Amino acid sequence: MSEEGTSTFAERVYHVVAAIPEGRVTTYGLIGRALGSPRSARIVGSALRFTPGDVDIPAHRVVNRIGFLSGGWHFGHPDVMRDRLLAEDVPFRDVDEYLVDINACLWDPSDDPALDWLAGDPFPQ
DNA sequence: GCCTTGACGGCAA
DNA sequence: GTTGCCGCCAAGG
Repeated sequence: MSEEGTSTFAERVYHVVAAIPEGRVTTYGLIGRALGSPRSARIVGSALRFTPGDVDIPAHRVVNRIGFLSGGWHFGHPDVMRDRLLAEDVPFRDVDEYLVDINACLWDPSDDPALDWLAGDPFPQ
């Protein structure tokens, strides 16, 4: 059963990322887990990499499992992503290393019941 | 239709 | 405790 009907795997990623509360960050692994594929962490990253300009999502709140701004250069420069996180009061473990203290602001998408439909259920529409 | 790449993660040495 | 390698799922060429 792969008739998600949505559009692409990336489409679900956008919904999860868009659900990230301000001042919080999440990891690719948690997002993949919320999609029912805990092994598809790389796919989540690839999805955001292919994110068209038409999609407006806070991708700067998505970091890898160590809290490093993996896609920092995708914003033109890591400093851009860092500045956005600092503006949201996101605690940094090493600002010079672009390391976010995920242990203090890590947000689990599975904690949001609104994303329960991503755990395997078909599109709510 | 097949092969390679990729914003990563987990396990082994 | 640190470094390296392999694995997984999806999309692009």
